[in-house]
Amino acid sequence: MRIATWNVNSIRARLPRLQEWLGARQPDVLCVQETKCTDDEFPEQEVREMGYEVAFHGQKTYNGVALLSKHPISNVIRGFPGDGEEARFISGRIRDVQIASVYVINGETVGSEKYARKLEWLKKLRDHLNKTCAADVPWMLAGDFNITFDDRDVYDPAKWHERIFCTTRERDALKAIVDLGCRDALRKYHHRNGIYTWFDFRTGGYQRGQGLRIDHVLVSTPLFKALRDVEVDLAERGAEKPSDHAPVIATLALD
DNA sequence: ATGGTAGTTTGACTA
Repeated sequence: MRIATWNVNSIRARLPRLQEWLGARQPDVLCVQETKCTDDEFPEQEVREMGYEVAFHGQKTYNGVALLSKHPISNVIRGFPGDGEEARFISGRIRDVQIASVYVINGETVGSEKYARKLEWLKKLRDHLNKTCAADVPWMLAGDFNITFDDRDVYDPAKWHERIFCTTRERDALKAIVDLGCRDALRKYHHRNGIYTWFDFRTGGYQRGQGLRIDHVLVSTPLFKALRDVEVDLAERGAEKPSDHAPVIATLALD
């Protein structure tokens, strides 16, 4: 089973790219972030026509998350207590794995009100996972965490030292989630620096090779041994009218 | 140096 995550930066603006990408890559599951539409505006028909079941949790203009799956989705959870009523979390059970699509608050700048909210939100997410992740059900978190794990995920660590996405407090909050009992899937296979999932439009980051790895697939410990491969689809980031994020695809060997 | 682009929405916000 192949599970992907992709911050599409508006599912309506990205629909042509999404259709082409799903057709070409055919993942079993796609966790989507930044759909940027209310549930009644979600292009549900178009997604179903690609052969996918869908569960979404959206709002006007900002945020919005969804699960696309070739297999049935059950036990759907939209949001969690203390999430600030923003549409940033949805999870569902697919082939006996509870899979979440997560869009962590950006945080703007260190010390801002949004930065404080980001850290609070991450605590609430941890609380939610601690309560809902049953020991006997394998689980995964996939999404845009807006946090780098370490300086290998940063194109210029000196420039980004203790800046947003790279602060010790953000990284500790991410580690606290990992400590619930999961692992960073990509690092099972790839240990080098320079693997990025996001490139800033404004600075022409992609063309300059200046990116960050802030999109992650976290796999619960019992499921980690079933992991077979993880890849970042950089070609998609280089396409016409791309999102600013590249998709990440994880392959699992389930029974 | 506080820029630069993109999306939503049509002025200003979020990223």
